[in-house]
Amino acid sequence: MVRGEKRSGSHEEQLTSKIKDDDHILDGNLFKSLHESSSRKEASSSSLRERSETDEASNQTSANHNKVDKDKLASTRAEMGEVREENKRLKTMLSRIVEDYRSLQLHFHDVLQKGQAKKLADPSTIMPTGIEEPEFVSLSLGTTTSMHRKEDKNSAAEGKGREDFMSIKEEGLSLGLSACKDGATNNNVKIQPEVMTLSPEVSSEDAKDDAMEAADQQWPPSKAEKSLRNVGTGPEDDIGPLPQAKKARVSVRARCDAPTMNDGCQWRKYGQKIAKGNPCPRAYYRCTVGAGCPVRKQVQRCADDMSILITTYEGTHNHPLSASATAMATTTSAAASMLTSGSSTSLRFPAASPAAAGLSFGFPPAAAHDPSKHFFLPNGGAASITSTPSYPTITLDLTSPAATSQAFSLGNRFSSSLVHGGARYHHPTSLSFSNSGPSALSGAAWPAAGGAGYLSYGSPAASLFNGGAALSSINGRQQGGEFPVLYQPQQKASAAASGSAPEGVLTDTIAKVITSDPSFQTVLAAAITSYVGTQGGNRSSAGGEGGSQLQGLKWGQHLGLGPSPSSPGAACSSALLARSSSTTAAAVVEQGSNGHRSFLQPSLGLSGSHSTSTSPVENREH
DNA sequence: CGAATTTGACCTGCGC
DNA sequence: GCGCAGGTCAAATTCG
Repeated sequence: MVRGEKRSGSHEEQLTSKIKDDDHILDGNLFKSLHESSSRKEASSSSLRERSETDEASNQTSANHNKVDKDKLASTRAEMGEVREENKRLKTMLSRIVEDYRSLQLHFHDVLQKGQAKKLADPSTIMPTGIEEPEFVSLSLGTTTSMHRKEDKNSAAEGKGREDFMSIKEEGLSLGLSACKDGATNNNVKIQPEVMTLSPEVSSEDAKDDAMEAADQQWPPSKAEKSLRNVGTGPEDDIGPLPQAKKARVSVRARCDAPTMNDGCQWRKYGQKIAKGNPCPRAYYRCTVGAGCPVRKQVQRCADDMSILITTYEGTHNHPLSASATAMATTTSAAASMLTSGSSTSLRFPAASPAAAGLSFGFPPAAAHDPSKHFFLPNGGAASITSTPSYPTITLDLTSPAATSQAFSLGNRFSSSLVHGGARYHHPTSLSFSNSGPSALSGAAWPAAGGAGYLSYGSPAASLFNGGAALSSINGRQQGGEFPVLYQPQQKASAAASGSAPEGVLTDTIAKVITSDPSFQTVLAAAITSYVGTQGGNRSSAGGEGGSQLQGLKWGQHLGLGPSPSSPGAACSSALLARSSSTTAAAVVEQGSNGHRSFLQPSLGLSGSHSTSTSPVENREH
């Protein structure tokens, strides 16, 4: 705990520093604006003087000169005034963010403390390996217990007063998150009823899920299931008919003309099927980076919009990942963790509202009553989390046009640009993950997870909280951002297209969304910790890392980690990034240029590929 | 020729 | 029990 507080403190310092930097940016902007205004003023004066001489030469009256001069001055002053107001507004926003952050942090600390106390008293929270990992939260996917939900329900009434909501609407940033406060940290209480929808039909199977946990960690699921089924004749029969392993899945919807998203991993296609309701075939890929890597993914074009590529990841990598691959892996893992922590819960990341292009993240209480178990906020979202009873699935919907346009409207401030619908996305200021080796990832962030077999489900948070780490330079180095034409007629073309795409183009995007905003990360950290902390207690992640809620702090510690050398661009990422609000973006940018980065081991092994199953021709990846 | 992809067959779960 | 759908396997094919 003490350690966690230290980390938290460090995190705070980082955030504060970051905010200061941001403030500097603001000041810098103001200064720049003033300077420009001043320059213009001088220029105007100079021009006036010259003109005055000419006028004198022409014997014109000085009155006219003075009038013009005054007009110029007035105009300049007005400009300065506007700049000042803008600066004031931004500062106000910053102060609000800081305030919210501190509030959340206190909240978070409280949660952590209680969670720790609970953990010490509850042996079940001890890692299966028998080793307590107070610093790590086990973000096991697809694992929840009925007890969790029961308590969730019981605590429904209490939940209302526990919401932490951070929103910055004025500038388009809306970071809303309903986080559990007291009970949240309780190992048995993870979800606030009004915050997340509980799935009745699934709750009865929670116990089974726990039993299936081991199987869930194994791939392929079918084999695990087989194994379990075979064991069914033994004493384990008490568990009863085991339901289909509810392996968490992370589905990413994004407009991507490339056959598949390049997520930095190597994939081998092992099958293709025509799924019902979608003329586009669904391709099945298996990660080939590591021998026996259980991670698989499904790629399919959206039936409604062929430009939308739906990539579903499942499983955990059992090997180190490249930075670009880690970006996706951690991000999706985080999302998956959030989802699975609530099992059948459906979450919705409200998209930026028309007025606010910021990234919203909230769990509306009202949604809890939605039988569909889907949260659909008025604003509609770019990132949403949905799930099905059989497969908890989190869907990161990056296709929202509004989100994109809005994001960029705000992103203008940072010179963001996007050729929507085109073959190329260019974002000079977008942030991306650097290509630094995976070693760095496992190193600092996950010392215990290093090497193969690192914690799989713990890292999700990593991606969330090491924001800076995931951020890379904003100096327009991302020449990438190219999205090859959809549906390559030839395999070669497809491969070529894939190859042309910069690494982590889209994958980075997703990660950025979550990682770009410290506040957002903080909120997520609290939420995830609250939701999953307990689950992780008695679950052994694939990597054997376990966790405690303290991990949240650890993750949070990575929030403002710096920048990175840049990495190939992220096309879709830009939109996401932009959504995080201009102010935040500024901070991020600042960080990116000065900070340092550190990656955390990915939890849910996700990665991408180049080829797509939707295309008649499958291309080989890498 | 080795590696990756394609594709039909097969397996399994689920609903009726 | 049957049919459907999702998912996987593996022989055949293709590509570099």
